[in-house]
Amino acid sequence: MGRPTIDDVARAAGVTKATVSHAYSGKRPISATTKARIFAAAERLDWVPSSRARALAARRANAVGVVLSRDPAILASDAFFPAFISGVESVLAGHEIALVLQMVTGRTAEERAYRAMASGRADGVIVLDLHRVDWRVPYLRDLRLPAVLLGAYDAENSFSTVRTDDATPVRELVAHLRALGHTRIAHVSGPLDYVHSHARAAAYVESVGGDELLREGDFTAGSGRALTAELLGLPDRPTAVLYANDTMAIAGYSYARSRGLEVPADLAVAGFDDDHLSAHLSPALTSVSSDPFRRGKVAAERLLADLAGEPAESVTVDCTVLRLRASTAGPAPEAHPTPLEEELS
Amino acid sequence: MGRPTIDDVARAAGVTKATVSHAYSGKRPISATTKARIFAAAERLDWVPSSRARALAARRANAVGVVLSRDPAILASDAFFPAFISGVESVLAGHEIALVLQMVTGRTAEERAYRAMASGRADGVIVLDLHRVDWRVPYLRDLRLPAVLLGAYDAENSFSTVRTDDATPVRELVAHLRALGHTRIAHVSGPLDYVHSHARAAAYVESVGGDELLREGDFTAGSGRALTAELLGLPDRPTAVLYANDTMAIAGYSYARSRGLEVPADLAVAGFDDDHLSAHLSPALTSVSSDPFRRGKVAAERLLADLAGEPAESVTVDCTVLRLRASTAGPAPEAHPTPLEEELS
DNA sequence: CCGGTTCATCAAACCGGTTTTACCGTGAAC
DNA sequence: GTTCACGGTAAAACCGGTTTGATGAACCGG
Repeated sequence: MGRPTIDDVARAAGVTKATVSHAYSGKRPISATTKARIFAAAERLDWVPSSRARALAARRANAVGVVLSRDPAILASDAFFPAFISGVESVLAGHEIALVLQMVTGRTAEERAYRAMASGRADGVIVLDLHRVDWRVPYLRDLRLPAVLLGAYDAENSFSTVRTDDATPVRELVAHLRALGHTRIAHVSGPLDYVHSHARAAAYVESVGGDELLREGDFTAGSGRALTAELLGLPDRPTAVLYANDTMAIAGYSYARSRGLEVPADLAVAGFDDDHLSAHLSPALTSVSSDPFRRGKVAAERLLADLAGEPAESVTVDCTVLRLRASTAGPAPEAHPTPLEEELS
Repeated sequence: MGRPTIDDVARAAGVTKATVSHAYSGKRPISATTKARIFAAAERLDWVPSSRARALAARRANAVGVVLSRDPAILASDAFFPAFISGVESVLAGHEIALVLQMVTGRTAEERAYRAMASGRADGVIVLDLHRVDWRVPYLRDLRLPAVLLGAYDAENSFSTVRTDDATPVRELVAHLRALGHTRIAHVSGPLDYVHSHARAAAYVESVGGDELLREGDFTAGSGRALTAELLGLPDRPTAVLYANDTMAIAGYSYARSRGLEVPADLAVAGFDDDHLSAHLSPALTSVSSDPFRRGKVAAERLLADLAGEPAESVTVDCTVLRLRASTAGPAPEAHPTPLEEELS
C-alpha cells in the first residue's frame, strides 16, 4: 500500500478532499469542528501531502534553483560556495522551499539545466558568476524564469540584482600598501570576463594608475603560481601582489618562498575571499572577507520577494571587510631589491 | 500565454497527446513519419515537458536529496562537502536528475526535511554524517524512502552503504610517527558519536594501545585550539597530535606555535581530509586525503542503482591516501622536553 | 478468404493535489 | 414571512503529463 492521499484523509474525516485542502490552506472558512476532525484523521493516517501533486496543481515547485557551471575541481577549493549556499538555505528553510542544485559543464548543458528549472523544477533561480556580457540574462528572460543576479550587471535587464562593492576594498588595500611604501603593486586577477573579477581589476588599475602589473589568472592555484613566477621574473619586480582569491595568493606566496623570498619582508601578499584557513597561515594572509553567507541570504530573500510579486530591485550588500594580517605587514622592501635572477641562477 | 503544453504539440502535429508521449518515451511504437511530425511541432513550439506534471504522473521526481544538519558555520569551513557534491552531480548530470539540498538545524527540522523528500521532492536520499546509532535509519525505513548511507553502519539495516576505510590511514600515520621516534601520540577526534570519527578514534586507540591522549573535539577550529592547549599542558605532553580534520589541526598548530613550539621539531601535527590549502602551509600539513569527489560519485551511482531496482549493496571505496608532509617530518623531540609551563609563565 | 496478430493511434482514466462553482442551511434584515 | 447574505461543504473542473484499454488497418499463415 502506498502513502495515504488526500482522498483517504477526506474519507476518514467524512468530508471531500476540497474541504481537506481548504482546511489546510485557509482559503475558505472551515468550521472548527470539521477542521479538528480533518487534522485528527490526517494525523492518524500520517498523511503528508504529495509535493508533486501540489506542485502541479499550484503551478509552483516551492523550490529555487542554482546552476553552477564551474569546473568541479575549482568548486572543491572554493571558499565562497558552501557559505553562500548556507546563506541561501538559511532563508529558504523557514519557507519550506527547497534548493535545487545543478552542476554543469558547457553551454549546452547549462542551457538544458536552466530549461529544466523553467520547466517546473524551480520557481526561480539565483545566477552566480555573472559575466560582463552574459548570455544567461536574455536567455532567462526568454524562459520567463524569475532570477536574481549576483553581481552588478550593467547592461539593461529587468532582474533583481544583489551587488557587492568590490572596488572599495581593493582601493583600501592599495592605499594600505602605498602607506607601507610599496610602489610596485601587482594584481593577479580572475578571468576578466567575470563582472566581479573585472570590478576588482578595474579598481586596481584605477588605484595604481595602470595595468602594467596586471595579470589575468583563473582562480586556480596553478595560475597563481605561474603568474607570480612571471611577475617576479620582471626586471623591476613588484614588491606586493594582490590576488583575486586566496587560493592563488597562497600558491603565489608559496612559490615566492620557494624562490627564497620572505613574506612580507621581500614580498607583500594579499588575497580575496578570506578562506577559513587564511588567518592560520604563517604569516597570516591579508584578505578581503566578503561574507558570502550574508550575500546568499540577501539573494534568497530578494528572490522570494520577486516570487511574491514585488517589483525587481537592485540591492547592494555592504559586506566586505579588509582583514589586514601579517602577509602585508611591515615596510616595503627597498625599491630595487636584489634581482631575483641572482638568487635563482 | 503560458508555456506550450503537450496538448498544444499534439494539436499542432495532428495527433493526441498520448501519441506525443509515446513518441518520446518509446513505450509504444510510433511510425517514423508521425514521430517526425511530432518532433517538428515540438521544436517549433519550443515545448519543454513540464517536470511537475511528469513527476506526478510518473510517480518519480527525477531528483535525489541530501539533507545536511550541519551548522552553517561548520559547513563553510568544510573541505568535504563541495567536493562530495561535485562527485554526486557528476553522476546525476548525465541522467537529467536534479539534486535537492536541504540544510537544517535540529531534529524536528531534519525530520520535516526528510518527510518533504519522501513526499515526492526526491526519489531517494544520500545520508551523510552517520551516527553510530542513527535515528534516521529506522526513520527512513518507515518513510520507505530509498537511501544510501555514507559510512559503515553496523546495526542491521537494509540500505545500501558506501564505506571508506578510515582505520588504515590512521594506523599508517601512527606507524609513521612511531618510526620517527614518537611515543606520546595524541588524537583530537571529531564527535565520537559519528561513525567516521569513532572509526578513526578506535583505530588510534588500538594503534597506540590506550585512550589516555584521546580528546573529543567537534571539528571546529575552536575545539582544536582548546584541546591542543589541554594536551600541551599535560605533565608528560604528547610530541605528536593527530587531528580528525585539517581545520582543527591548523588551529592546533597555530596555537602550539604561539606558545613557542616549532612544528614539526617540537610537535608533529597531522590532519585529516586534506584541505586544498594544507599543502601550501608552512610547514605543509600532513593529512589524509579521502577523495570526497569519488565518494560522492560512488554514492550517487549506488543510489541510482537502488532506484533502478537493483538490490541494496554495500560498497567500499578505497580512496584514502596518506599525504606525508613537513608537519610530521624529522625525528621526534626528546622524550621529556622542556615543560611548557616554563616557557609560558 | 478468413481468423488471428501486429502495428499505430485514439480516447479515457489516472496521478494527487488546488481552485472554482454550486448548493444548502441559518440567521439577520425588511 | 419572504429575502438576502454568508458560512460551510460538496461536486467537478483543472494542472499537464503517463499509462492502459480499445479500435481499426495492414499483414500473414492455413
